[in-house]
Amino acid sequence: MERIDKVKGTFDKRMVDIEKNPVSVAVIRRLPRYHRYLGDLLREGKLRISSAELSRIMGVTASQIRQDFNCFGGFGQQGYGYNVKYLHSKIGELLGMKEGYRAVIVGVGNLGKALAATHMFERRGVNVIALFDNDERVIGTEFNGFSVYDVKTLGDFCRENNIHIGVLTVPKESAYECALVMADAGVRGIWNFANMELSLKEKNVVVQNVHMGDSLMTLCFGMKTGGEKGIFDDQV
Amino acid sequence: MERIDKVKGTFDKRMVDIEKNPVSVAVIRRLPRYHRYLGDLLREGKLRISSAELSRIMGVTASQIRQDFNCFGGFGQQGYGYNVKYLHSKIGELLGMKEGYRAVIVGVGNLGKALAATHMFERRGVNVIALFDNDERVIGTEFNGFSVYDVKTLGDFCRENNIHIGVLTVPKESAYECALVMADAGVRGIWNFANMELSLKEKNVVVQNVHMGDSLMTLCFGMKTGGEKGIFDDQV
DNA sequence: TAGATTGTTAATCGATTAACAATC
DNA sequence: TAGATTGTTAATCGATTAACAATC
Repeated sequence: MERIDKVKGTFDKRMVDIEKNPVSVAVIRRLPRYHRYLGDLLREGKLRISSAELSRIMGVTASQIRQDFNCFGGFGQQGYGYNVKYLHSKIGELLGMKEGYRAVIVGVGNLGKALAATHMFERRGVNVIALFDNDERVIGTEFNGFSVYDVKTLGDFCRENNIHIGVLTVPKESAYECALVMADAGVRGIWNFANMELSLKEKNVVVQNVHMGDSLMTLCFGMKTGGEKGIFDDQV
Repeated sequence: MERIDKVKGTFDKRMVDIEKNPVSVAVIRRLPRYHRYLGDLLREGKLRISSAELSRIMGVTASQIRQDFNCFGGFGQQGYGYNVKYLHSKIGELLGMKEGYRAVIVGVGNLGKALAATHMFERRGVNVIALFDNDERVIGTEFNGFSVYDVKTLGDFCRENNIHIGVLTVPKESAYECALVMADAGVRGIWNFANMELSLKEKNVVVQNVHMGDSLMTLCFGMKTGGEKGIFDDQV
């Protein structure tokens, strides 16, 4: 194909795919779901899987699976299929699971605690380092093995501890301020649960705004219209 | 246009749009976001808005806004724009905010508590009626004004209290069982936070599976690739 | 009326699916 | 080798954008 022919001998195919063929957001959004299913298969002891079989399990077309995996270079082998362990590992790598990102959770309310109590972060290779709050009653305490620090020290802490990710479970009103402090302290990604849309594009910080309420509304829409649209399975 | 001409005089345009023109999932997914922004505008005292102005605020094209709103019939007025209050209300209606849905939260861990403590439900017209758990230590207590009941009574409670929505914040292992009990007790929608994909299509129950971890992974992907894909703002 | 802005069609763009040649 | 299944192109489908006529 033209694009590939042009550069043959200069880069290998994978480089071309990653560098020249910007992978669409649609594909990226599907990666975590592939990763989950492959993890399940791995735990079941499955060694190899074909796009056809995975397609039956996941309810997507085999064509889409092959196209998606091919965006990042050949993960499979003709006549054999995909090696479950290898594919799982490769997708995890693409998703940054092996970057060793370090995170803090800002806001030790019920949601902050809920997040701190799960294995969600460690399972995805993200290390939670500390929690922050502005309430005198929780500052200095521990939750689930994590120390709770004064939010006033957030910036310094992030700088000194090389924090990459800030998880915002603070009220709407203080979200932007906390985000700015972290951005200026070198944090590169914000996972924002405050019910507002944060943007830190100008600081080159990636933001993932989470709107639980939108999911609830989508559920209600589905119920109201009798669910004939099928399941609206959301990310997050 | 052909489709409309065919039925002119039989149905009015809105009916045609709703009945014959199945609205795409892409549009439905955008409705909660429109609703949020319109709510903000309403609170700011804004009376009318044009698709052009809303487009600047929300960062989508005016064309898309007009197309989206038109799926459900004419919400605007030529030469004037859209009445903020009316549009907000209409979209809320589409999303089922006025159905008076009644919900229970199953699983009173940190996440269950976090959800019960927010105003998320009441703000969207959903009434939380009770909480359920299997832990003797919390059964019989109150949280945030809600009684915590024994999960063994979940089915009967849903039947007797006409519950429409079940919120699942239980561990993976018990999610399916709880969902089945509720489905058989007349619950029509499940908001599932257990980290697995639930399907109750055969029972005609709508499910919204929430995968927080997927959102975290998307954030990490964005960070790893330098964020040049822009913000992956997720639903939920 | 003139200006503004929607509603709606047509054009474009991108994503999904189908088909099949390459190859293990 | 024959069979299986990917990688990859081409065809289809759907969603987004552009343009403009309708109309307030």
